[in-house]
Amino acid sequence: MKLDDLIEKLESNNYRITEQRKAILKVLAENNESFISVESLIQKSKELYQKTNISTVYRNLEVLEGLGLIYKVINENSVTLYKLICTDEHHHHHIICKQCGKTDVIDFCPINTLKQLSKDKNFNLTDHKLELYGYCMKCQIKE
Amino acid sequence: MKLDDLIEKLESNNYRITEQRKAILKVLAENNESFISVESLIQKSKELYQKTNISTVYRNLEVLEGLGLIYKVINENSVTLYKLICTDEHHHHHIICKQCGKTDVIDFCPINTLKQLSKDKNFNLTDHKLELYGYCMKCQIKE
DNA sequence: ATTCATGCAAATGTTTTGCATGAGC
DNA sequence: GCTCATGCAAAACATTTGCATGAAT
Repeated sequence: MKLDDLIEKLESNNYRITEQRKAILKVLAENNESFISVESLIQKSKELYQKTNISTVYRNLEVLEGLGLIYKVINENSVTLYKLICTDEHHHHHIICKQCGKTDVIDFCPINTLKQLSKDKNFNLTDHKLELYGYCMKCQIKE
Repeated sequence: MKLDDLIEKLESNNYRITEQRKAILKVLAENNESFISVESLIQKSKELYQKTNISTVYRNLEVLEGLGLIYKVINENSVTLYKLICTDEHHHHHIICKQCGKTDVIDFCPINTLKQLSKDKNFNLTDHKLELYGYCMKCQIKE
């Protein structure tokens, strides 16, 4: 999703477009080939617009989550990572590089099997998480 | 995994068997049909042995993780959940009730597909996470 | 007796919140 | 001008750590 589309989306939901908000969105949009940690998001947003405050970043992430515009994952070290959702996306999963965070789309989901298995266990399936972790080509070479 | 086996496992790794440790292990062993939050684990361990301290629980969870005896998941609300691994278990995934935490084993994994897909993306796959969330039969009825 | 495990309290890190101020519409 | 978004500082949590004491072997 491009920056302009994001801004439009927020405007159409009656959110005001502030410099801080633009900085945060720009960082997210420009880093969308990877999940980004809250920490880097804060740092990079500050680089773009110095006044940007931590609370503001958190509050904006909340807004984006509320609008369903962002993915959130928590990795094995309890670090929270975010990534914008592209509007034209269909359901899919991700492979995430453990070294650099680079992300790729895994265009596969065994959802029908999962539904059937849940049903067999008398569970009503509402959500599922399929995340792959490994090393991207660059990080394989580096090591 | 039964309590006695756990204790034996710890002993054979030169860990001392304290009352606190026994309480923590007992809670984990007795709640092994579900993932349990750190919060309940602390509370229930205290019920069994009043002196059990929060730090002790965390330190013991660390030990269990180190020995590969426990699963750790972090749910969508950033709550950390644990569950003992049964010794005779083969690789599998879980379905977790969002209401009560009840867990069942999903004896299915599309690992070969995932490996191939990762390879296609030039990623070296090292870990994967497949978690299902929903409502167990009891919680479906309650609501 | 030795050494490891624990309790306590303080520190750390992350996220949230209340309130006054300032910016967007 | 009105209202929402922000900054700041404090609070709220979850987790970790240093150190002295006590328990397990």
